[in-house]
Amino acid sequence: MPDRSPVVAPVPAGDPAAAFARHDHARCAATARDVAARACAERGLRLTEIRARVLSILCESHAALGAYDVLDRLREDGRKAQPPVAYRALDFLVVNGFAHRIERLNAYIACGHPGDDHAPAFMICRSCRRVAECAAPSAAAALSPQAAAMGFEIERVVVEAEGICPDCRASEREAGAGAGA
Amino acid sequence: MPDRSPVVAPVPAGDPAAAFARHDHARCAATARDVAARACAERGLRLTEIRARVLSILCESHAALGAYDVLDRLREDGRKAQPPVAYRALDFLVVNGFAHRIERLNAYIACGHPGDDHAPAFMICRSCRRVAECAAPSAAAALSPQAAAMGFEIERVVVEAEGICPDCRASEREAGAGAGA
DNA sequence: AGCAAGCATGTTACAACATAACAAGTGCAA
DNA sequence: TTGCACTTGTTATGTTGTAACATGCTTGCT
Repeated sequence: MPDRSPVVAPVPAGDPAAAFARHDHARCAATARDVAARACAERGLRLTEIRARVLSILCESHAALGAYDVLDRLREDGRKAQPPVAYRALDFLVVNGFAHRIERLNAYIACGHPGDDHAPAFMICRSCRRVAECAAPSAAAALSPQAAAMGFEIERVVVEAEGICPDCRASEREAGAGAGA
Repeated sequence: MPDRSPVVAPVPAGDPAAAFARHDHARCAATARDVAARACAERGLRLTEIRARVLSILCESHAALGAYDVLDRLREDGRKAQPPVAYRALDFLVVNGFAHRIERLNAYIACGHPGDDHAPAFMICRSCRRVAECAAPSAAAALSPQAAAMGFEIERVVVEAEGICPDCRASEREAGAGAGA
């Protein structure tokens, strides 16, 4: 298992590569919460205790968490929460741009660029479930001629790349080498 | 509700626009089955009765069907099928390129270009669940610089555009106009 | 203060999607 | 004719998601 401890910061938080590289994750998480708090204040949204807690749970790592993973964590806090509690909080965070749903995994991550108006693409490691959020400004543009030709009106584009992150690839290589030797 | 009867053929089958336009759907479906039968023969795969039936069910329309929808249809045939039967057949069709899974809907469609090696993108109507399959040759290319920069190895890219098809948009307009008047 | 409206949360119950595990049947080739 | 690989049958259960209604909290009005 590769070492993924968030110790030093060779990449700045907010960089897409942060998901797969060591970085100051405490700052990375704190930023997400601060931005959310500020945005809610500005936009008249209520970042309630549960919502803040769910965001903070998502911020604990760059791995995607299922709604029931989040629910388990809420229960570890001593709450007796039922599924709708987790789904409502996640829905609030997604709708307001503080988190993203990863369709491929039926799971959620904290947004890496909260506040920015962005068209994200995701790189999903099939082994560790960590997800990097990248810019995909061209996706909708690339499809719009075809959409226009058939009279289809695009409202949202999901771009999710599945593959293997550097750490897990290294692990697979080792395992393969070990088995082959 | 818009008229979607597959009567005439202003677009050739295989054209992405076929999903949302009137066309000779019988031919469209027959082509998919023929191509699958031929490909299976060539590649030593077995297009068994169940698999062929599931493909034919998917071919009945361009709307995405959930695994349980397919299962219900199998049961209407008189089979006493259980969920794994549907999932196995769907899995066979997807793995071998005769159908696609739509992640956004947890559902399946027949492939519009079986046999071709293709990088599909999908246009999903949020109202009628019909799905058009387009070419998205550039998606992986557009992401690969970012992937390379972070050492991520892309294996597959999912591109799904959600929106509203011409027929459903027309319906919404009517409904809106009716309510507004 | 009292109260009403709107939003958030608590809770029950269930719907929808998916797979593990093992048994039984089928077809093909050594 | 036996054994192997693959497909299908079947049971049971795991995972993800939501409808519906009760309760409680905040805010603003009078």
